[in-house]
Amino acid sequence: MSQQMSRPESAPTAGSATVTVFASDRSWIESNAVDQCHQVAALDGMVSVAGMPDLHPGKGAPIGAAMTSTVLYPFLVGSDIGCGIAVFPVELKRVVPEQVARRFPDLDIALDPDRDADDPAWAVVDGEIPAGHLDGLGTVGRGNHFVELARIQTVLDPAHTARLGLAADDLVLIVHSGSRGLGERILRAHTERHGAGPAADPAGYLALHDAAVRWGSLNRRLLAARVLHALGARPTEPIVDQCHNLVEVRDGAYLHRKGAAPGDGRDVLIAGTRGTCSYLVAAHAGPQANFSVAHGAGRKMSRADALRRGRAKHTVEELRRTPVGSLVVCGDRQLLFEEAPTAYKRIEQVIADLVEHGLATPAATTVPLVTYKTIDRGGNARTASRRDRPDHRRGRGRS
DNA sequence: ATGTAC
Repeated sequence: MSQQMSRPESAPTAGSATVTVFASDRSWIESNAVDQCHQVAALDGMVSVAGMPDLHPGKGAPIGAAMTSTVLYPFLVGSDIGCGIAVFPVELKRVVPEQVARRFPDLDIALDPDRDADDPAWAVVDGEIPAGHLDGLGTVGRGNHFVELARIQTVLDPAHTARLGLAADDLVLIVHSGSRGLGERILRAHTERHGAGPAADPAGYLALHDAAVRWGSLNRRLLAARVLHALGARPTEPIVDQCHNLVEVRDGAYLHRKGAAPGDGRDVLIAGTRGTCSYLVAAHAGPQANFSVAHGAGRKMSRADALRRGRAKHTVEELRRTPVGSLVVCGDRQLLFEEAPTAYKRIEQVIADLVEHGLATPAATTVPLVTYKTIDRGGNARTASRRDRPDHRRGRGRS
């Protein structure tokens, strides 16, 4: 299938918004996702839609897109307002992945100000909890969210990596999480009255949105503090923390980012998968790309497809012990299949596309050691039971 | 991605 890439093309449906997809023809982009970009381009007030190389279809709006409009559309940011990826230095001498996997705290259990009053993670809170929202504080969530202990593998730009305070073999903690129930509540309040329509009160929406963005960033710092403390390391400040679901007012317009990281002179961690490397990049995207870069490898398969195909292709053991030798802590088998590395595009191609279009310069790669998704009470090293095997299916699947 | 309904 031929795709028009990296050259602005007018939306054929209506309006004057440009649609540009920053991907080479070597990158697989689902046509549904490009269709969604054109649907967005046809919205009232839309000025330009930039698709990133990790572009894939979302619920109503594309994921991996930066969309500039004179009108503020909450659905273009989605429910996980403030979702982002932060990177924390880890000051540990040496780590044994099996031990680390066992020491992760249960990140589905929220920090409770009363019950967990003595938890040292609270030290990262300076001032009020945004929106006074305590539900789910310090929890990682589901879907593509994770907390990962990783190692700097290949230094591609030594000077830039050094400016980040990093060198080859250093340990980092990568946290991908968002605003949990808070952002969901904010979008729902809008959607109940206005559906996919514009914000009736943009300033009002932005005030709530900004609180969710701050909450998401605080949540990532709390997650890092919980994990670092459990591993016997000092809590640290993030060296990178970019939010990829948000809207910002820029040059008098609304720049919506959905699965697209701010790429105007910032350092961004572009996540690979739970079994491949990630990339720390210096991003330098200009107006054509709506000042944005990709946020990850991008899904290649829907969750339903990944589950169906993954069960035929992978054992639970190989998803828990990945090709790069890392461990995945995930007590939820369905999630393990949905998040299989083979369900994602190749991160190397995503990065190559960004480089080719002058949007980013890679500084270093990180290789996962232990990725935490959700608690595994059975223990990560345990051998798979009969029902873990792909040929032993229970009941009838939905898809 | 989410809390909640099925």
